[in-house]
Amino acid sequence: MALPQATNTRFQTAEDVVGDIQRRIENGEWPEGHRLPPERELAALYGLARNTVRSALNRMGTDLIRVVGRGTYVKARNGGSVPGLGRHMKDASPAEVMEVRLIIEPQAAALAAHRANSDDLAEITEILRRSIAAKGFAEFEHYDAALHLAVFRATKNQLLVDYCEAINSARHQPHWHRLKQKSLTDGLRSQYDREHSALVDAIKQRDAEKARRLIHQHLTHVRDHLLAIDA
Amino acid sequence: MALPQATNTRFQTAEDVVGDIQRRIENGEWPEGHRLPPERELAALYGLARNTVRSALNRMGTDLIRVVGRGTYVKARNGGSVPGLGRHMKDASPAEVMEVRLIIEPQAAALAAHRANSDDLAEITEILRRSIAAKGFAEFEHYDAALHLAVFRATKNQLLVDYCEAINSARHQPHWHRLKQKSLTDGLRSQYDREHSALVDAIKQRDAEKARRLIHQHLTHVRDHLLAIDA
DNA sequence: GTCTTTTGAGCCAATGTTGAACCATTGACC
DNA sequence: GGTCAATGGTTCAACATTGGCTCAAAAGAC
Repeated sequence: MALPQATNTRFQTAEDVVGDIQRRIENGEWPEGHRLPPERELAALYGLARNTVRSALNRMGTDLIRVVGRGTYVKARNGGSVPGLGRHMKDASPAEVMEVRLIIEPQAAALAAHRANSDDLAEITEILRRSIAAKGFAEFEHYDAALHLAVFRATKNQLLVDYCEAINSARHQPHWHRLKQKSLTDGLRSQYDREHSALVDAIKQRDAEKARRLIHQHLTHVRDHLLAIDA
Repeated sequence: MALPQATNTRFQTAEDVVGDIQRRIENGEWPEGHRLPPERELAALYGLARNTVRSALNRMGTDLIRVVGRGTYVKARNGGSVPGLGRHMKDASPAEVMEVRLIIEPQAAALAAHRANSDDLAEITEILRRSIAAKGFAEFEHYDAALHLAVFRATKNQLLVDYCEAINSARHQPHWHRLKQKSLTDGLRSQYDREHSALVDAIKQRDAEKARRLIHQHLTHVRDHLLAIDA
């Protein structure tokens, strides 16, 4: 994303730099394969000597690939290779993805409230039931994604469905998984359940405006908790 | 066609060029069998040495066919390698695409009004000027797409930029091309010019709400004219 | 006071970019 | 057929960028 690199915090030791770089990798700001700024640039950025930055980079060992004359790259964790659809999502940071979700999903929910037929409503209701009954993190994640997808399907716009699937593919990225796992406490889980239920009710009542508002609220909460962990 | 190509982004390495050429091929700007500009011309276009451009072309290996004395051609690709959002765009109906545009672009314009820096504004202004000065259908189309893309770039959200490129790829589909060509009368062309100008002004004034409203109006007009022809 | 870390500086080696020149092939034109 | 411009193929030396490395002095940490 070509960040302005706002490093307002103070960095004093190599350990600080290791932490900052790991954070940037974890939250997707520097995705796999990304080329880091040159050592000399990083040094200026952190306000430290180049040797200190080098020391930090060296400590990160296998997470980075360093090539003389070319630069330092974030090592691709094996497997990655999500095919096609998620290509863009894969490189996107959680902040970017949530921004796009907040743009699209409220409108999609409003459309769904207008266009959903009884089959759509039945499916959405069933998935909601299962997501509430879900035990454990992985199962909840699965039905959460399925619920949002079912809402998109009810819009009857295949392009929107494709978008939702692309977004869902981001959930399978390692750093996303870590973030969500960290942020999803029991209390939050039940809050999300309530928000999902309210959204489904609004769609059933054909109240597009209410659906729009509720999912916007919901995603705002998701974003805030995700990025709070991030910081 | 000899398009001016509007390479506003900065290219510094062979890797950048590889990415740009792959993008142009993927979004249909350079379809299968298309002849690329000569190496020396590409070099001037990207502002790089011919050797650097050659290095980029060589790295693309089987995607290109290079013949001494004739030129460089896009190789016909058997099978769908590298499917992306663009692939779905191509299969989508104009009605679906316009529905999604009406959802996303107003919000993107509002974001752009908030986040555009002076460089972004200068670029947007320049592209607007060229789009108004454009002679003929193809040139106008080119700058029209470039204008919308420049607005998305100003949001600083790479995911939104990717989305806009996917939309633009739809413009290179023969079906779309025919529709737009039929619908774009001289009167409509000047109306679009006015709407574009008003939008750019709103962004410059940092008036997010106005920008949102104006682009929504604009896209509504585009949709109505497009679908009137379609029907 | 001793030990570790950080600093600043310099030099080296690997890689990429540049600008230029010249060659080989193709196709259009006479 | 001969000529000529256009185009890709090749090579080369100079320069720029970037990580690898060393070393002595300064700054903290215990």
